[in-house]
Amino acid sequence: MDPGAILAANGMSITRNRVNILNTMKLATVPLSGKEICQRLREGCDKSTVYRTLNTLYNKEVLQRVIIDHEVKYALRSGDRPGNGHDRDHLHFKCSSCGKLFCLTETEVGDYQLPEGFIKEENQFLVIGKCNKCR
Amino acid sequence: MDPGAILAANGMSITRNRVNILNTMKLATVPLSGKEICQRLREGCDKSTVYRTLNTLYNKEVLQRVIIDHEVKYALRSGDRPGNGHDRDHLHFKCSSCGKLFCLTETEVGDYQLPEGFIKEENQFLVIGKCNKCR
DNA sequence: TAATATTTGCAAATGAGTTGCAAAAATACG
DNA sequence: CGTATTTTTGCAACTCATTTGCAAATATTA
Ligand SMILES: [Zn+2]
Ligand SMILES: [Zn+2]
Ligand SMILES: [Zn+2]
Ligand SMILES: [Zn+2]
Repeated sequence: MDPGAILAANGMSITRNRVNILNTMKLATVPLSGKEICQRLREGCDKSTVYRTLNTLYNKEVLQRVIIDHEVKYALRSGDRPGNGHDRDHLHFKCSSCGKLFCLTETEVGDYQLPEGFIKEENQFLVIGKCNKCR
Repeated sequence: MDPGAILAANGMSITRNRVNILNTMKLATVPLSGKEICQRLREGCDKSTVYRTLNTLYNKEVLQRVIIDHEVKYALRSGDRPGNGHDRDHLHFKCSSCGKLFCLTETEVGDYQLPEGFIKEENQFLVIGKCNKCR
């Protein structure tokens, strides 16, 4: 789905900033922070606009929030390319040497049983370690 | 191990603030943020001292850092009571209604296989959902 | 105890994220 | 199309957790 269609489908005005932000998200292979999105937007955009847009898209369930270490990041819920969508609660890996982030979409984490009466809504699973370049 | 011994074993001066902070950690059943620790210290202690102490103890591997949502929290690596130690990569649960945090030390999460060449150092596994009081 | 080294409190700085508000842009409508 | 109405934007100022410089206070050493 192209940015214009996503915005229209969610009753949001189609603006240049929003289209640029969505295009940036579509190109990303890992979740991005507000700051990282600001940096990637060639055509300048105020950070308040970026954060407001991310919040709105998150509330409309277009974006997923992913917490990496203690940074808040965002990813499209449905991506066009593998590793681009974040529909499933997949595992993330952050390298403690180079800081690079990886979406481990192929890695299966076994299921677990919560205590009686607890209901899972979302997994926030992050593995910290050394990536294949840094080990 | 008592606070004095922990400090001595790590070549740190034994001060009233540090002893108070370690005692607070020993009493905690869940990881605490710098702010929460400040609030629990009856005998006032400047926040800069609290954060400096937490960092030092983390670097000495006395404390473990646990990220809950996007808050940085700390817990003793080895506790005296069940649920008090954080040696194992146990699962944490945060209730999306009441905000309460739980250490699910009994809950086993299945193992997983990282891609070739990746080495795990630490799991940061958090489940968001409804606790048994709020569901 | 005096000398030296470490820790502390304070106040000021940082940095991500948020907010109020008036100007600018988008949408609705005749 | 224009024009009226609604929404979005940039800016500057703010918040809030955490960090920092520094001189004074405290702990360790000898
Ligand atoms: Zn690496
Ligand atoms: Zn991912
Ligand atoms: Zn609850
Ligand atoms: Zn725990």
